[in-house]
Amino acid sequence: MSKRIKIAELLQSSKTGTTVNVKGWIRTFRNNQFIALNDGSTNTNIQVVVDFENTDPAELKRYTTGAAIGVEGELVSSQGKGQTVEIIARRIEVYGDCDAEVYPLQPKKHSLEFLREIAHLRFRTNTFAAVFRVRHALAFAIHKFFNDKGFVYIHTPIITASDAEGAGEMFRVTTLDAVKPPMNEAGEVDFSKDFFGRAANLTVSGQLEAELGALALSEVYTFGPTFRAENSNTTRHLAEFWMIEPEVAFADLQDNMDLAEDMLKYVIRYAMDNCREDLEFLSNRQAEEEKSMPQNERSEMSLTQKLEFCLANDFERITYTEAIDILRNSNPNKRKQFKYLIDGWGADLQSEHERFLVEKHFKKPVILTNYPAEIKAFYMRQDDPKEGVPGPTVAAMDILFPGIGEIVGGSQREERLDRLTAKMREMHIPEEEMYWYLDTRRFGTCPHAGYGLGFERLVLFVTGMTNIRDVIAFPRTPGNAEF
RNA sequence: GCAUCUUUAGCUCAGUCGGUUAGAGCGGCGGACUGUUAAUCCGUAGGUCCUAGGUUCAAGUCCUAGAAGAUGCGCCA
Repeated sequence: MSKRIKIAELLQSSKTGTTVNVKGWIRTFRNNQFIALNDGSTNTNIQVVVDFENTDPAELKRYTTGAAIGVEGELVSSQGKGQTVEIIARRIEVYGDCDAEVYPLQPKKHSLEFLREIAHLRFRTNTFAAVFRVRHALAFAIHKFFNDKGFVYIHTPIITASDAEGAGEMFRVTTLDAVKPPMNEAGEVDFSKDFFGRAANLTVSGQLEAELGALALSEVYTFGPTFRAENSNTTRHLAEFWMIEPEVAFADLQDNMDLAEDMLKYVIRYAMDNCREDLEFLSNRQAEEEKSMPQNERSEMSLTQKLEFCLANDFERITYTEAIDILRNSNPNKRKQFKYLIDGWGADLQSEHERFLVEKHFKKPVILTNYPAEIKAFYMRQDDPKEGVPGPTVAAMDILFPGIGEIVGGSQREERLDRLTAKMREMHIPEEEMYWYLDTRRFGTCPHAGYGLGFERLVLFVTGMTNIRDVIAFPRTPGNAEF
């Protein structure tokens, strides 16, 4: 028996006239004669031609949608249209039968909602196979990008006893009895009896630990799971998601923006170069999906055009203060079409405002910088006062993408100890618990900057999917942790 | 958490003004055909109309509550 060859490789390199061995899952069995076989290496099926006249009818009955088989036969040029080569089967072995009466996947279009309910089987569809191959390529490209630049990949802790990260509600990690936990004299749960001797949670960010690494290794990044116990019900939030957090010493806000823009363009380019077939499939899928939508809601560009456009143009970089000016003078604001009208400097931007800037005004990715200090985190570097800017700002930057909103959030960090501790006191962040973070400012502090990239949001953008639950294998959202 | 919408066969959906036995396509099953492309053609089975109440001579259809899902907003990546 010859060695198994993956279908993607076979379609690229194999010569007709040779004996080949493929293994995979049946997509359809047509005309009692033609098996469309898929092994996940590509969305293109290989056609297997069955000599039905010389095959036991009981065996033919086993060639159903979803069945796992191995095929040995000769690769020949196809007589039919629709494929250039096919395999004339000499031997077919059924590894796993698939009862067509109860198997949920049919050779037809299924809704994404239905497939989400059978997430354990949806890998077997063209759409999800393409999404997960692209997801893999993007993950690999991120490691390659940072590796090639000399960054050190840091594994920051998943479990943390720090609750000062301030990035959101946390999931508690405990081995205490949930029904009768030990209590202290004050009548509170006694976490000193817990596994870690103190209250512990799942991480909401690896940034603070990444900073510790950056102030010795110069350039580090994290890429790991992140947990937020927010009751968020949207197409772009997950309770468990993957985040990339680079942190760079001797870097300012400009360097930070340059790095983020370079990284995004690099990984999108990588996906375009390495997942051409899948992206074209997803591009067609999106176009097909939008046919049932009214004209004004359809994308102006196809998915692949959108990605090319994103690579060809610089991201628009403007300050918060400039953005407020644009929004204040915008038509929707003058005509009172915004739900929240812009009347002054200092308010946080609503998603309708971000969408206006990205999708209507600039029509490309936008980097917003120098937000009011009041609406941003304690660790962001305080800007010097500037002519024409009404209040104190920080060296923050958010990258906004069309259809996604905020994909990157970052800043230059406050490296000056006195400024940092003053801010922490102001925001009631306990200094004693953060001694290890403050030590970096006590001992050899330096300017540094970093950002967080939501990996699933990146995958959403590149695949053209619209719900974040469809770009992670087994989504965790409020009320749902199935599989 | 808030708002809006949806829930009818395994899947995708139709179901008029509240009125007889709730329909179609795909899928399944049986058969025909045998170079098909989500094959095609013929036949056939398949229903807790999301759940619980209510209005009515009569409810898939109207009302109330609940559940699940979708979308938008808030929180953010």
